[in-house]
Amino acid sequence: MGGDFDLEAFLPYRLNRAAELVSLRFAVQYKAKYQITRPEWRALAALGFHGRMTATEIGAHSTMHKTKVSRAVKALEAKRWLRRIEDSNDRRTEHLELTVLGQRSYREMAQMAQDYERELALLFGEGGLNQLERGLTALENAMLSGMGKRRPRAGTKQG
Amino acid sequence: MGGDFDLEAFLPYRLNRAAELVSLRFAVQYKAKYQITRPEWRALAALGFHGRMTATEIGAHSTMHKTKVSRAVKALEAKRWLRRIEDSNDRRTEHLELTVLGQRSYREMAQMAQDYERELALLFGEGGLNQLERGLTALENAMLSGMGKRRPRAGTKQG
DNA sequence: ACGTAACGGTTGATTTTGTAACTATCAAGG
DNA sequence: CCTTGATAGTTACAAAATCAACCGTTACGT
Repeated sequence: MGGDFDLEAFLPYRLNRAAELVSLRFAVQYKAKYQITRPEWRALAALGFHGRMTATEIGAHSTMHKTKVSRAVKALEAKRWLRRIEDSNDRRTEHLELTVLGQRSYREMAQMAQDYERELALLFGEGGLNQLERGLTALENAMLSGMGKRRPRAGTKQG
Repeated sequence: MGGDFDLEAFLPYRLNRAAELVSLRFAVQYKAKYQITRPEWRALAALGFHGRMTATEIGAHSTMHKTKVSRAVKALEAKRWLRRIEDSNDRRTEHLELTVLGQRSYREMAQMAQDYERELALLFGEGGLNQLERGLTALENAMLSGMGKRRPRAGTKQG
């Protein structure tokens, strides 16, 4: 039908589908086990991996809208998984870092993530995985640097 | 910090980000021009590309939850871009097909999509694109066939 | 100092999405 | 036929996402 446009090959379509397939399976696991939402897992991961950072940084880095970050942080704080630390120079910003409890949860989930990754790796072979990763890298570089449009700054649209 | 888990390299994370980056830019275009949502575009594309199909088929094919499809179809119908056709054997199902108006819109958007694709292609070179596509193919095959868990049937979870 | 603008972050309202329950239909058995 | 179970699709309600306005603070020009 219509034209020579191939929907099945259309990149946005394929990427969305792939992202869903891959991340949904994982999300099910940690949701079941830790009762946390995706934004919470993301914030936790960012903090666990990078160490102390501000809410804005988390957002910029994990492409989350600032309100999402704000709520995720609040939830994690309620769980006593992170604490806020005031900045001595600027009283607007607050530095966030995981508590011991939070660190432990992070490690467990990181382990889960690694297991999942391994599962994926042997599921579609090193070859396919490497190709995919290189492709993603190429894409990221192109999109973030090259593209005509300015990239969103911290606290802007997410996705 | 914590363990040898590399968040930046974690596939679900990267794929989500990539999908967002790539499809958001495109979504902005058709939203601005045609006032339709992403599920609507997806349904339109599926119908335009494959011709007549049922709601369930659209969902299965484009990985959309059936309620999403239902609402998208309703919206497209309201725009007079598609019509429902009853099945003579089974009165539960309804076949959907684009009206002339819908077909025209589809063609225009398909053109837009192709332009965007070309833009992407030259942005990160044939090489990167091919790698990415091969990687995606590997992933799709692995996830859909190989995976231990039964794959979602029509009308199940989306993403 | 002072006014204006920008920033970090939070909150409430609106919109979108997913979940679950429902209607109507069909298929298979007994 | 009549029950049981599955299916296609819609709808009501709950959870989540986005949007817009806001507060307190800082930066800057004058």
